[in-house]
Amino acid sequence: MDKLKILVVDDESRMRKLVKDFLVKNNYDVLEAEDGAQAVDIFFEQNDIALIILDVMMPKMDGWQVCREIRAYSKVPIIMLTAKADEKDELQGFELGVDEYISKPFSPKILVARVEAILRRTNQVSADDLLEAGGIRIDKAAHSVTVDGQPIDLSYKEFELLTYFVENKGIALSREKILNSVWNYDYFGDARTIDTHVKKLRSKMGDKGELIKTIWGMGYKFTEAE
Amino acid sequence: MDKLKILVVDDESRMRKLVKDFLVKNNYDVLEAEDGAQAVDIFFEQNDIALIILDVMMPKMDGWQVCREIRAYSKVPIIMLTAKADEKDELQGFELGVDEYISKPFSPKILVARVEAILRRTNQVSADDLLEAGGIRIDKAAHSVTVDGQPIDLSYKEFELLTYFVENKGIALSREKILNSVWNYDYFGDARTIDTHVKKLRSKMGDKGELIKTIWGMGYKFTEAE
DNA sequence: TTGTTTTGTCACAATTTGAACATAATTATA
DNA sequence: TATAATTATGTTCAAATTGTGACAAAACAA
Repeated sequence: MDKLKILVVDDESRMRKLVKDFLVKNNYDVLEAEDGAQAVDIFFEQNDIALIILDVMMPKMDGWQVCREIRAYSKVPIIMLTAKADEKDELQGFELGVDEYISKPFSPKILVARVEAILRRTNQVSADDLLEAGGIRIDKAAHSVTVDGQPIDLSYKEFELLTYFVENKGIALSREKILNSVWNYDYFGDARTIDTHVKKLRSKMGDKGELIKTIWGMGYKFTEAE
Repeated sequence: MDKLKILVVDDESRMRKLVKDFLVKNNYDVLEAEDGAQAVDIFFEQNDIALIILDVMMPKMDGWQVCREIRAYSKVPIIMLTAKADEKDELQGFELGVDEYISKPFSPKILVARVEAILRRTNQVSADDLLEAGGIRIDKAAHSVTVDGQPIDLSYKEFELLTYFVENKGIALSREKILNSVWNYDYFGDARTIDTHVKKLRSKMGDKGELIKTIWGMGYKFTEAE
């Protein structure tokens, strides 16, 4: 599975390195920019930046300006770093669409926690169509699935079905619902077909096959745990 | 569009009033709770709370506990208020699924800005079909039931029956009514069948089985408490 | 075309459930 | 208290539902 890309923008290389090191440890791909112009360039060159960490105080183009330029075209999550917690700044930031606001000095742990929180929240809207639940990772764009890091081969229908399950994790799904969503509306075949596909999915998923629960008299349910 | 409901939980009434006033000015509907237990009660009674603002320091049940209990069943956005910016607290909060973290003293403007930011992000909050009464929680979407937090396995009919009871809590239900609602109306079997299902339900519910009262010569009644 | 993979159908086995019934326990009432 | 009415409980068995393997049909690739 590809790592999520985070763009770190700060004029101080020491700060960039600090942030980068922590993010890399946490399995992110980190790109650096040392000023606003470069940040904007990189962001639009790469089109799969998952999140931007942006210092407010920078020469040439400051953080607000960068934010404005990017917000004009993208809803990518932005975290602002500022020297001191100044309320006015913070308000301005929210108006510009800043997602989070962290004042220096901050602990890297806090930073990583917030990054994760934001990425979790914007999961559905993130550029990459990534789904994760209970060790199952689905990349809708790549049409690939891994179970506990191990890639598994799924047919088209199996992939669709699993995706539907994971997108509706924790929800009991009747066979009728499944047919209407995963199969076309004009499909009037046997609902038991689902059973067969569930069987195959379960076997291909190994241990994790048990995450697809049978709801007797009703249908199926994907659960994240147990 | 109705106003969005925000639940404010704080033991200090002055603080509640302060927050409430600002939110009301910004066109929110505000509910108040003065302790954790009350907060949880209100949250599960109302099933359309859009966001919760939660003080960490409270007598009886503290903010973390409230957060945990609510997170077990809902992804409603939660903002935590804390007296001082303590890093450990903050980390714990993110792990628990706290969406935002504001340290006192804060300006009401900041609070409102963050509330708006979160609500914008979590636009599509899916209201799960949650029912609660006397420690019994029913998630109709997930087709699952917990008793005092412990999940229990129910068969299809048992689930239907319990749901019917809880939806009609406090109301005496004749066997005839129960048959007509939980069974199909074309069912003309033995009404004693209900007894068998009630028996099973009671035993699976443990102590809480006593919440299903027998109304002699008439039928059954589910009561929230003794 | 042929051969391979995917998808859908079917039959039968395995499992779960629901209803019925007999009997014990409880409650109401004479 | 004795008796009848009603409910609780344990057990059994048939029916409904799901799991599984085999195989046909369809889609796809070489």
